[in-house]
Amino acid sequence: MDLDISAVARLTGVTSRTLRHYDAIGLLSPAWTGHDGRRHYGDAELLRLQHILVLRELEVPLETVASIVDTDDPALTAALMRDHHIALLTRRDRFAALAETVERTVTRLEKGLPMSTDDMFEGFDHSRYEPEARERWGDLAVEGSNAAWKWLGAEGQRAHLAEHEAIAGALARLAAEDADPSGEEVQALVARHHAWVSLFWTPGRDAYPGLGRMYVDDPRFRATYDKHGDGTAELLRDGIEVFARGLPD
Amino acid sequence: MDLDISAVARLTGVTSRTLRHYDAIGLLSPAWTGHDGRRHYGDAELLRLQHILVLRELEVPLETVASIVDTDDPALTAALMRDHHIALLTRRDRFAALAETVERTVTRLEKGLPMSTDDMFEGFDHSRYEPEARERWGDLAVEGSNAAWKWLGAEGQRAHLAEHEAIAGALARLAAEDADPSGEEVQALVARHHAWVSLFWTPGRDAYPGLGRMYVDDPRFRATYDKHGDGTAELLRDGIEVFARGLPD
DNA sequence: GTAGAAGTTGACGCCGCGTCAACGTCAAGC
DNA sequence: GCTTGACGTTGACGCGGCGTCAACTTCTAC
Repeated sequence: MDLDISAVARLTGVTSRTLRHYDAIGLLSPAWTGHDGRRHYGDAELLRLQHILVLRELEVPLETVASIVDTDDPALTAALMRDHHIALLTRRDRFAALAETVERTVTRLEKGLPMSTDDMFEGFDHSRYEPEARERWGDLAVEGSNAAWKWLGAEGQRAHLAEHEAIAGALARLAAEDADPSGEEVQALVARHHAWVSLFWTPGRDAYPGLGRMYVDDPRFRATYDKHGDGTAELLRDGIEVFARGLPD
Repeated sequence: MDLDISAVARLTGVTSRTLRHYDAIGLLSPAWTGHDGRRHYGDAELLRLQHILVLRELEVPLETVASIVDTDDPALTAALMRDHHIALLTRRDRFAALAETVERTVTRLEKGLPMSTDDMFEGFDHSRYEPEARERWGDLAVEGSNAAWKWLGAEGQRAHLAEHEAIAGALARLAAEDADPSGEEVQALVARHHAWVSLFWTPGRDAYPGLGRMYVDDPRFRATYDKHGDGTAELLRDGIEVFARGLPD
């Protein structure tokens, strides 16, 4: 695959100026540059561009976008991708809500009926529909987790991954025994899991069960756990369900 | 209803800075200003603000927004509102498409399958999902109609308004006689009305009856017509109903 | 050999506010 | 009445994400 700048522009709908800009700020460099200075893009760049454009649609600042798409850890990348997918659905729902609000307003106006001012602005407030946008995209979620990851160093990273393997392995053994998700052993492992995931991000009472469900629903996550034994992901999910009740937020 | 700037900010989710900015550029002035310089907003301002925010969500430049919400012709306003509602739904669908594209990409990646580059960017190109965005918000729909209005000149504007008065007056007389909406006289007047409204926007088979219904349902519109005589708005609506069957679209 | 299309690198500009500074005004508590 | 703190006011500057020239190079076609 070899596309020049105008081909990429046509394909993706961005302008060539934008692509040059992304190159200038180091966000998306071409795969290679011809001896005449012309930019050429390959598959990897297209994938990266897609990710960039998704984040742009979500109004994430380009600097933050850079830190997100630069994550070299595939596990983190996958987790983020899924998160972004959910964010897109949230935007979809927000526009649906906005449309409804407008329709309500118009029909009420037509009938000369008054309207609660609250109802008139349902769906407008970003902070209500996209909770903790700043925390999600800003320092905490991404730069924070990357920083934490690097801070571990090669040795710490190995240890961190090993801890995860240990947790998953132990859970798989308990799953084989049909253990009780609310039992002491499972809960202890869930606690370790919560600590493990907290390196990147500390999920609260609402978010942690969501993560648990994702472990089951998403095939990629599921595979990560179930390779240790069938039912591991589900046991983790159910254990999290119980464990999360004791969390703040 | 009397809200100060912070109350409006809380209610709508915009910042007080934004409200001051809108005041500064003449986009949204407060209903009145206290002797201490504090801004106070009323119902009309909230309605205008909602319209502004909708357009902002649709990424319409504020200058264009100003020209839209400043249209003093209620018929045009109503038509635009409906159009904006549809635009919101279009955005909703676009985000749905984006989410789907991302999901497809992720799952294909997981399975190691290749992907057509076209599919990878489905939904991204604004120009594809928001057809004639520029024409819609830019020159044609709004500036266009405003331009048409200005193009008339003071003399032409007077004539245009006079024509409307003439139509409404004639309709009122027919309404007093309990005329048949599908009758020749009414239909001739409706034809003139259609031509009249077409200066701003040419409603088709579906839109024109909608406009007709609004003349009856919306008290502002209704008053405009019924001041010539009771039943005028309804006669116009019914006449439009018939007339519209012969329209294209 | 030359014209035209499309690329390149600066450089400046613009919109929609965020943000900071300096100051005025109000209600509550002493 | 005086202070204090919350919240308002008016400038002014800054910035992100490109659009938009300008000046130039390079490739392709005839």
